[in-house]
Amino acid sequence: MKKRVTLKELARELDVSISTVSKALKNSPEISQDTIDKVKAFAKLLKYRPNNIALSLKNRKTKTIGIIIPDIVHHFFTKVIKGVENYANTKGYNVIVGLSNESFSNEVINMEMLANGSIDGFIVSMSRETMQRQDYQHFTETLDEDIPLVMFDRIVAEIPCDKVIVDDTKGARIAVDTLIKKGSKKVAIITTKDYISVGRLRTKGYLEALKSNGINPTSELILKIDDDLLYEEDHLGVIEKQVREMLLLHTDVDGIFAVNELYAIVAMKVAKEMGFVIPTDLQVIGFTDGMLSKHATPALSTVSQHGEAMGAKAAELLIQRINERIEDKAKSPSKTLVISTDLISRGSTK
Amino acid sequence: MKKRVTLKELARELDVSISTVSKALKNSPEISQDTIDKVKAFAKLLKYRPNNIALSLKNRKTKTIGIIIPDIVHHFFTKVIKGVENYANTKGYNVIVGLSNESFSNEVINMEMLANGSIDGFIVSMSRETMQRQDYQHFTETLDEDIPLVMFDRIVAEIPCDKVIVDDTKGARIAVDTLIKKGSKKVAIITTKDYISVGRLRTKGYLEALKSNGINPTSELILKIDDDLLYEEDHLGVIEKQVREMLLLHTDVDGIFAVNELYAIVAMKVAKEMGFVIPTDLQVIGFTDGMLSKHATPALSTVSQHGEAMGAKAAELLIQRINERIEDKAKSPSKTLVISTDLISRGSTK
DNA sequence: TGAAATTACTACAACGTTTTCGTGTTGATA
DNA sequence: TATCAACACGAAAACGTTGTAGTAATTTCA
Repeated sequence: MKKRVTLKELARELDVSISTVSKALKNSPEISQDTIDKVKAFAKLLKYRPNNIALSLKNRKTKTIGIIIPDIVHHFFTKVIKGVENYANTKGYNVIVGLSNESFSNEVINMEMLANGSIDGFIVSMSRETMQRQDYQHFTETLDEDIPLVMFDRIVAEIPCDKVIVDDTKGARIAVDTLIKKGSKKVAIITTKDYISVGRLRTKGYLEALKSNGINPTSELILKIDDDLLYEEDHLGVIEKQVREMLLLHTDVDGIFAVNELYAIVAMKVAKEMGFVIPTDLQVIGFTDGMLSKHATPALSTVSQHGEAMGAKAAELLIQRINERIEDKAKSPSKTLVISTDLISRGSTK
Repeated sequence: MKKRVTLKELARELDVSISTVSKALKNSPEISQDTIDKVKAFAKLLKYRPNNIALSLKNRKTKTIGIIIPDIVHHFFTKVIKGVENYANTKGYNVIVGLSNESFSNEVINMEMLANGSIDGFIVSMSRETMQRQDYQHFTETLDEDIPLVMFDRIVAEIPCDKVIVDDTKGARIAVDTLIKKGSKKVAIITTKDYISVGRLRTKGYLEALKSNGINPTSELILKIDDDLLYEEDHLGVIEKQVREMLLLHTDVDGIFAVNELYAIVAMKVAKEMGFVIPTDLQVIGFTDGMLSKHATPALSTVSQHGEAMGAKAAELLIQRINERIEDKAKSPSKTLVISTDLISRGSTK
């Protein structure tokens, strides 16, 4: 119905040139106060608002950043998005979200769609499939095209870009150490296959904690769940079964550390069904502080990743890079920011 | 480092005009096969990819849609986003997410930021504050500017736009009816204040179900929680307290219907602490099928809203409108799509 | 009083595309 | 041998801005 009003129309109606209108709206000293007032009044009347796309084209920057994540139905990632959004907004940036659904090709397609000038930079957490394939061409290409990129959580060392992570190893170590300090003698871990970097690192932390407490790890207590199953409805049972078998075999397990909240919740559920009393017989600590942890019975002690802080930091780093690029400054070397974790003690530990 | 390669550069290097390059890449019959091949080969070599922003400016459409929601750390909304994203992607659209954080001004600012040509249309679920104020100017302005708008879940009748909702009343009615059919004699409801449309409608369904079963409603069994508290950590206790008081006063309550999953979880928790056995003594049904419901003990029976389907439908409607506008067709009257709910029976009901 | 400086504008190019409308070569036709 | 298509390409405008480089008209100053 109504067409957007442009500078051209304002100019025509006011009988001045387009440049004059543009400058008047920007309070240019080249323009008389009289004209400025007139133009502004008229612009307001017609509800003029500059076309963002034209500006983007002119300035060669879009003031939007793209965030690519494996899954949005996931408390941690949504916290990160929230952090990104909030920080980005304060800097006048918009956020465009791409979902890879844990698929390599989706990730690539999504990034390609956005790398065509739609965004000024990327914030990415890799899909599971990308980690398995170890094919990072789309990232290096992005970097080659001089599009700033910040990776978070699921990162890989060989890509020379800024990164934001939590100290997974340390977080896990503290969690397991706490378990032991609180009396657990035999601590099991429920983790992912090793190609998931965070799973691997958290397992490392588990092993370190055992070692420093003079305990020898037992492979039977290290459950590596195939992460393909995570959050897939039908396969929850598979996890349950594995946990049950472990608990049946080792009835004296009195501590479980799980590398994410779902595993922890499932473990608690199975244990309770088997007659374990939590935290008396068995203490449990998870990773990621989500809704599930908070509302489980008993409430789950977890290692909090501070997703929102991670998002905000990632956005901050990215926007710094973007400005750096615009000002054509010498590039500073890439940073890796480590967000410290917190152990939140709740009912599942003594 | 590397600058994006443009048509102009290809043209210069190949010693032909920009037009020729453009046409060649589009297989225009005006261009000889020879030239087409040459241009394409060279374009591929230099990794030419058209600048989206320039295209947007030219075509006056951005192929991106904006979704404005009150909160992203919320299972339902994240499901909706997922639905929107997936559908939009199949149509070549990108999705830009704006968070209002339940605040009116954030909602307005976000929409204004995007209405400057950045997006082709909006998908919106109102913030709580907007519902309280009943100030819908930003929506009508958007519509006036001929920017398509689709509202979902938290809608308001007086805005003439497409809408996607679930039949809250019916969903609630069926839930409560089920409770009664399964033996509950005295059913309470935990709901929100009335300005939240969905809360009001679900309460209505509750009342209808009671009536059709010949039960007179008791105001003491209708707990209207101030929705400001929802998902605010510190205030969970307040909800608990209210539920506890009600259960103390009416020890013969044997059914609870909650208008969201959090209320339901909290109610279950309190009831269990007070010695109720679920579902034997007390059956519980929630609304919204999220993680919490699935992993509660016992698993919570809920009314599923099919968020992903809602999102997909909203996107479909929106894209239809966008195309309608482009083709300058006569506008069809605005539709309201009702997605039917499903009652998912789990452990919290008999 | 004439040159220089100031004022208040306007024209134009540019950002990267697409598309319409030329236009200069061919080769075929009358 | 004119005439006319057909062919293969180029020039230019347009999308909505901004910023640089003019340019008239007026004012200032020596």
